[in-house]
Amino acid sequence: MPELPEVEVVRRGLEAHAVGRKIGRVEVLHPRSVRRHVPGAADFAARLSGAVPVSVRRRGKYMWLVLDTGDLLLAHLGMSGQMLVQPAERGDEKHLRVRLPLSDGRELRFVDQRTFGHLMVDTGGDHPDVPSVVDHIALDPLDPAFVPGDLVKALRTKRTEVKRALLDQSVVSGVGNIYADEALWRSGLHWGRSTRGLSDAQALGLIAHVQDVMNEALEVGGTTFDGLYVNVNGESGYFERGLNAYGRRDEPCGRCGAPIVREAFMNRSSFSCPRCQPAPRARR
DNA sequence: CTTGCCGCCTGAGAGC
DNA sequence: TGCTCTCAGGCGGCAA
Repeated sequence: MPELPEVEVVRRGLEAHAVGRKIGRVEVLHPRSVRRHVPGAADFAARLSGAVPVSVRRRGKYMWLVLDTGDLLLAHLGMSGQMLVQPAERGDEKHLRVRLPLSDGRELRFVDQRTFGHLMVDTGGDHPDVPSVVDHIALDPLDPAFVPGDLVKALRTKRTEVKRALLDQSVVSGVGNIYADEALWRSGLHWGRSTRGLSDAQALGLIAHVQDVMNEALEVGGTTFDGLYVNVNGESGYFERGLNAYGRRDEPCGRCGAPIVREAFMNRSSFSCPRCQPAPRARR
């Protein structure tokens, strides 16, 4: 599934292949994919027709095209979303949801099997180039403006478990279940540790590990971009090799050899090493 | 105000 | 073989 590094790969692909191409007559093939565009699918299509993307930006797992009309085309891939640039004559994908013809004879296609993702046209909120619905999303750890000390302070204000805080997009954005587990494994911290119980060194170390694992994933994720189309496939490359905890239930910890355990958390899975990441004595 | 849980979706894979 | 069940999980919305 697409995570921050995969979204960044897509952003770069759109920058290379969508910027400067005028958008033609947009077709919404599944209304759920534009459900957050409150005025409806017809308005969505009308506002994009004739617009030209001038840049592509990203915060966390949200990305958006800045259009010459002043509008912003926001995309979130959810669990299974893809943004493809395909020749117009190529057959439709099974789960094609939105078609955006481009002036160079190709099409920007939003493909999304499970429809957790969405597209919408928005305008700037606090900043003219940042969609208003993204205003509440915190900076991500790869943003040049990201300050680790600020995140330490934000963690301090939370009264919850450290993994829950990492997954809270209003605290820090772009961290999903996989990178949270990986950063916690590298830090030797159990997901259930209290945010308030962490020392400054532990919190700063955790943040550095989040940055490291995302940067390493981004390097590998670069291979998912292929030639003339934007290939979004979060399951390729990095997932095969780089993971130390996520999905490795019963496999030996790469540090100490103890079997990785899977625990239910927030209706999903958390993977950790029971020896390197001891559970807190009393959960609160 | 805060924290925490539910439901939305489809397909893969396991079990019977 | 074909059915049912479980799992994957980001995030808006809402309950406590």
